[in-house]
Amino acid sequence: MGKYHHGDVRNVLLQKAENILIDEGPTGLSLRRLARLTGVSEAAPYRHFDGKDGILAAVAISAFERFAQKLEDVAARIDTHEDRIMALGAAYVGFAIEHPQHFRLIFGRERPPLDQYPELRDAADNAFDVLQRAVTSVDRKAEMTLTEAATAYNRALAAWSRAHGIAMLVIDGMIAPPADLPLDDFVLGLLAEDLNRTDAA
Amino acid sequence: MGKYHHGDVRNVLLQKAENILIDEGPTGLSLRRLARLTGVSEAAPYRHFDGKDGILAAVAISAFERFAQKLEDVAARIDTHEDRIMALGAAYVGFAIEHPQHFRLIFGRERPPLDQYPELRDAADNAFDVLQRAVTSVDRKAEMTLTEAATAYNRALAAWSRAHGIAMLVIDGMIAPPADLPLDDFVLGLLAEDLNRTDAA
DNA sequence: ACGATAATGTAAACAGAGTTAACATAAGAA
DNA sequence: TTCTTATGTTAACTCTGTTTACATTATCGT
Repeated sequence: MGKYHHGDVRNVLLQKAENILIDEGPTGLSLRRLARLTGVSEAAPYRHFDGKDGILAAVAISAFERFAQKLEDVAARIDTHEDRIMALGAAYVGFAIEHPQHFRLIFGRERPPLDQYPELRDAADNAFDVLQRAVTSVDRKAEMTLTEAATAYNRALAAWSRAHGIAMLVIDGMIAPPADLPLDDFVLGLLAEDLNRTDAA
Repeated sequence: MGKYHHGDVRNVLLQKAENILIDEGPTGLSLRRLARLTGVSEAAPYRHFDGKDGILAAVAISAFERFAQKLEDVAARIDTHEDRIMALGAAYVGFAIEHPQHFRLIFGRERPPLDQYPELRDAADNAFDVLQRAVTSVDRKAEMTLTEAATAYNRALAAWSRAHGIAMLVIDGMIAPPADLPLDDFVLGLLAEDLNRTDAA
């Protein structure tokens, strides 16, 4: 009589997996433990996911979606190109700090190979498209010269790598945002800092 | 008769471990495989290292040392403060690209906990000291005002996070340095890019 | 030289992981 | 109903990290 089929195992597994992931990371997530914790046999997860990578891929997909969503939201309500780049950088770092494990899962080496999970690849592509679109949607793109376009691209790269570096160092505890300053201000300051400025006051 | 003691197992293990690490990463390194590969019993490594973390720590220490050495060399032969920051950034990224696995081991989550391996902590502290010294050894430090000092600090943070972001994104294959440009030029350009510039040509 | 002691090696075991195969049961379609 | 598919279970296989008990060798004080 034991309820052989108990409804929506897939979602429960996914939910619990995400929780474990959040406070222990991918290495701490064990399929067997997850199964026991869900009250299901240790082989059951394999009926719903393509092994461990399958579960990680599923979580990564939703992480990518939330990430893209946040970036899109921010980009949508900023008018000028320069401000948009800055705001995206801040949002990027903000996401990393709010959801460090998701951020790591998205960018780190534990992420399942994109070419084995088409939906994961799509989610990733979409997220980066959002970034790229927001960054290259200059206000008057048609009238840009080639060198202007190149500059815009460089700027996008610079902004991205800066945000990424800040995010990484912060979530790895290598640098700590000052407590007496809103996080966004800290990030915006770092993004905008001009290494060339001679500082002739 | 069977040569029970065959000399310097520790170094052989370390060497082979580093090789494996270089092309498979920390997850690909298995103590048992390492032992078999070295022609020694599967428990032997535990006589020379504090388990897997012990081996990773040992490799990480030498990685930190090489990293610090490279940074020191670069910093030593650059005169002005601004140039030094730039050159350090380029060297930072250069190291990451030349030794991606070492770089990841140094900064990533697979790194053994510093508080369990004092020598590792020392190596890490030393590397970051080198960075910090090189970056804060302004040419005329004594005459700096407080706000100037704060600016210098911000600049150091900005440079560090930029270099780190570029390094990460490149070794993770998210961005590819252009083939028609020396790597250093690419990095220097990204480091120096000013996001505020209005680009009124 | 000798004997105690530390260092280094071994085999064997334990627990836990990922994964698969063989089998059982429930749900749904024909 | 009956056939098929989806879902679940148990039991195995292989691999991992690690520890324990034991064996051998090197080293050092005497």
